[in-house]
Amino acid sequence: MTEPVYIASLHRPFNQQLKPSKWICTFVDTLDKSIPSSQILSEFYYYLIKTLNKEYQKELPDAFNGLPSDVAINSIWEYIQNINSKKEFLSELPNIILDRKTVIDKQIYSTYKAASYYLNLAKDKFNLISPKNTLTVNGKALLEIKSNFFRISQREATFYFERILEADFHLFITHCLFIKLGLKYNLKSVIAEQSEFINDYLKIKHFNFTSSSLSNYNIVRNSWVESLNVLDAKFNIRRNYIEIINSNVKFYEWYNELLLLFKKFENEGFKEKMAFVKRKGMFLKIYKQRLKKDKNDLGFINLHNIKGEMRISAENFQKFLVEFYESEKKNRNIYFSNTVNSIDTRERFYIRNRPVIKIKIKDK
DNA sequence: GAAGAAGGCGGAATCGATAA
DNA sequence: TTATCGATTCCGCCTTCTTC
Repeated sequence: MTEPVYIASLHRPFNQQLKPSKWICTFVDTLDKSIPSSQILSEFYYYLIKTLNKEYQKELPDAFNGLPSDVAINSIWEYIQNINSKKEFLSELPNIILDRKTVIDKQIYSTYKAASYYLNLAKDKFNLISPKNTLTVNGKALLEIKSNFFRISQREATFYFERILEADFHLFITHCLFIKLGLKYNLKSVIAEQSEFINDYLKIKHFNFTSSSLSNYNIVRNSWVESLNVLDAKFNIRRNYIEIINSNVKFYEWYNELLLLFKKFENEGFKEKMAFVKRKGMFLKIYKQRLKKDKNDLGFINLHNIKGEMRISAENFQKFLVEFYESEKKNRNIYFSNTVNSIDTRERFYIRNRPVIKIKIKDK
């Protein structure tokens, strides 16, 4: 297995939009000499406020999602106008960010942080700007593409797709594959399965899955998938993007390797697990229906009645029941009973070697 | 109107620039 | 080279919005 390529951290919401990384390139391109790292952020910040103020007057983006609001930009620009000097504003900036007492201070703090993430995306993640803060070959190539200020053109989509693959191939493609998997098995969320795949199959131990990191980062990946229109109606990667993968030896190799692992994951246990999840849903639904319908037996329902509606063999039902009890007992209170009101000679099921015929489930 | 999802936001942890 | 300190990055809480 190739060492997986992935971005270890993506911040929602500021990394959700790709376009700001182009704005930085435009900004760097306007400078006549290279700018030290200690100055680039505050200089870019000023440029960002000024530019967005101008652009928001012409047109508002389809969705802000990580872009500063027009309200915030308006008031910050007004504030700067009152100071009437860029130099003075920039020298005040560190104090504003440190103290942030007023509403405007907080707006500045928040938009400044946004600017910081845009710079980081362009520089550290996509390599559009060199460590010396000059445009890289990629950065220059991006500026060659003319497009709308907010929207991503088809050529830009191709460009960004390539940058994403270079920086985040394994987790980005994995995310696409799991979106499809979720659709295939009609799952609400695939985050737990995806975590398992990343951990056990890709051997990426970076994420501590008790935290919400991966799901947060996936929100960012998801908005990239959407803004670049990567998936078709059936949630397969579109042909033009597959062609990009196929035309690059490295991507092609990684893709096929990843597909193999993914298939393996799906076939090893996943399908079985999904079958169990489906049965569990059915079992609980029937239990609850019976609870309303049947004569009250202190919440106990005869297992044979549930089994009958589930249309499942006695052998499979027995197997399911054991798995249900063992995996669910930490989530719910599950009680069994072997006593019935009238004589019931039907066979018993066995839980931990005890014969049972009725079940009672209480949510914790 | 409750539950769940989405999004905004504050601030702590960490990183890295600077100066000695 | 290393210590310091402020800037940057990351985490996840909490409010707001959406859906049932």
